[in-house]
Amino acid sequence: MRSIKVGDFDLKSTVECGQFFRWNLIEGHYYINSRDSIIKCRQEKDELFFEGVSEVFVRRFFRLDDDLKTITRSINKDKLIGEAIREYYGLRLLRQDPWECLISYICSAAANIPKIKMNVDKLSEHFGRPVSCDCYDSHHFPHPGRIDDLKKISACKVGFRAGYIHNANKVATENFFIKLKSLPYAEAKKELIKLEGVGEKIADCILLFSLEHMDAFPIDTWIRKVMIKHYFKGRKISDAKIRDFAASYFGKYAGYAQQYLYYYSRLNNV
DNA sequence: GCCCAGGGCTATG
DNA sequence: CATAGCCATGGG
Repeated sequence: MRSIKVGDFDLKSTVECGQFFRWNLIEGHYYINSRDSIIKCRQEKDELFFEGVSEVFVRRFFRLDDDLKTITRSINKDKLIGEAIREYYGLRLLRQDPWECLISYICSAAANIPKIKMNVDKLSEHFGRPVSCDCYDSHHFPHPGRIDDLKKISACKVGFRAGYIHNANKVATENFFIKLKSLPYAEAKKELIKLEGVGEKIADCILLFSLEHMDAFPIDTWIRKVMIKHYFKGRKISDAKIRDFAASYFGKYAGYAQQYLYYYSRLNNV
């Protein structure tokens, strides 16, 4: 197993904070599926051990190119976010595959994390190639265009999202993503929302977790609750106002703030 | 703005 | 153990 020195990085919170679904912790190692890759890895202090992929892949996937000191300093505006950063310092956004991210977050609509994980695993089992790493057997995530059988999609227990996935599989080609990557935030978001099953929240997740838009601020029920309670004195307020506030308050790394607040509020009941 | 979608989760019987 | 009610997001 190879290793690299990593500063300002915490593998556990990065993997487990809820941004990503295809991972398993087995005997102290994380097995992480992303598209056609499996990363087996573990962290000891400032050393990250890994195998299955190149060092370049590891650095890209875990966003080790982000200057986390600068980012956290820029979003550390108050006691609440300060505590979240202190508690989970080293949590980084992941650089996910946009196609896999899109399908995963279509599954996330009105669901919970265990269910989303089950859906994405089943889609991989039904449409992706089998692959093994040590004793860990899994399936690659199917390529765009391959999730093409509505009955089989339904067998993955995705419920009313089956049609959305089937449709996304037709529309979201590799070229679709090449074009998306060239667009600024607002335009990319508009294109994503044209897809059935993709509203503002899911579009923001895809933009933040796979398309480099670190100012995206996805608002789900947990974030809404914590934002209203701590920044709006408990008053009811629209998601648009919360987004505007987050953009001006946290700045261009608002998405990082969102992830710290999300994980912190879910685990600490704030 | 209200209801519905399908299935996993949680509390209760 | 079985069952009912809850959850969370987008579409109509």
